[in-house]
Amino acid sequence: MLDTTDTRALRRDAMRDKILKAAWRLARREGLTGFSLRDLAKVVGMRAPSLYSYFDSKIALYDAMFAQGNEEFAETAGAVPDGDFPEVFRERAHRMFEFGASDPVRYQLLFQRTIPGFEPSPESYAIAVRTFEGVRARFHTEGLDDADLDLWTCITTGLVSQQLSNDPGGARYGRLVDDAVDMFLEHVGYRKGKR
Amino acid sequence: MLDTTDTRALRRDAMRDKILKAAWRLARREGLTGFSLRDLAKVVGMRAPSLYSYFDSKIALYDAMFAQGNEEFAETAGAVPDGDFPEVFRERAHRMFEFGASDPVRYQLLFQRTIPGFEPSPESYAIAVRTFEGVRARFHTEGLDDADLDLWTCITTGLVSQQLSNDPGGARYGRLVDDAVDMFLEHVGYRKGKR
DNA sequence: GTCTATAAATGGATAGAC
DNA sequence: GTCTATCCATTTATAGAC
Repeated sequence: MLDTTDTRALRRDAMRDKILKAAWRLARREGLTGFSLRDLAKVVGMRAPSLYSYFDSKIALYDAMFAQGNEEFAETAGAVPDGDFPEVFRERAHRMFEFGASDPVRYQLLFQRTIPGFEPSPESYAIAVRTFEGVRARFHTEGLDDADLDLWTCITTGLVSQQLSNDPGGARYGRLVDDAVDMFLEHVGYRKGKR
Repeated sequence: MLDTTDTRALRRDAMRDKILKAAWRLARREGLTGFSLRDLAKVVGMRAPSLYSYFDSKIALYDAMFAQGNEEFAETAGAVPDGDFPEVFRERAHRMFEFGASDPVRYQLLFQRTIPGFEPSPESYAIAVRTFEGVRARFHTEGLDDADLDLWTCITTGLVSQQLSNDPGGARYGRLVDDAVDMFLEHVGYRKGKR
């Protein structure tokens, strides 16, 4: 048997990826629910029905976007070099803020419940859970508990969501990230530069 | 001239209010963008075209809901009796959290930018601004600045949005409100019970 | 102010030929 | 896998009778 199977699978994956990229582009321009499958098909040089060879439904498309966005988020979080807790999490906060503020639609899909009828599949959601559990483990080794972690996520997501709601494209809340991190670190028992 | 004008205006206002109430009910059940004007009309015992006697468009309906929601928010915030800063803002935080957590759809409409094509009218937005300026004035008299205020709103909205995203209907983040308030007060120079 | 009728468009999705 | 054709539902909104 020749490797036609592999070749086809590769071509298929490539097309899937092309469709996903186009979907993100459209979503950013028209809103997450503001583009149609017809629009999407046209952008990739297809007719709408052909999309169904790659995604079972529009919801399935959203699910693939959700998974992809979470993989990007995992990379962003995982790319922070290890080190002392304050430095690591200050850097994480900055990257989280940039991750969210730079792509409102992605943030909306990943961190807000706003598309009627969409709920991530268990497989896609598992990616998000895995990332969260990584952060959680780091908190625990530092002697911090789940309540501390929840408070931390409230601060970081609060900065992002206020930025997107009240000053999209601006820098109003980005300037507060360091101050917010200080506030959190002080609260859980760190002082600048030392435990 | 008889008072038929007043009577008619009253009836009209009453019907507008009935429609708005029905719209909120539908939005909570089907999602903010998940209900149609047909559905809405049916619920109030009308046909869809008749709604246009009360609202120029669906966007206008959203705008009226936005205004109404902000009036409710102004009441919630304004109902906190005056007193020392820590007590007042602890109570405000709790009410804000309850306000948001108890009605996800209202929170979405008021505090997130999620409906493609909808932007509040200047008149409706003015209600939100007025409330914000009230809080702002209180911060200033306390010697706190706009950056402190922005940080404060990040904390309170962060608690709400995490609650809605990760534990809708639950109490996971509500338990953190007091802790978050302590954290903020400490950060801006208060200690429990004394300046 | 409410209705019927209908516009005019758009949506997601399927059938079946090729 | 991609197409044409089409279904079928739905949308917001308008025209015009009553």
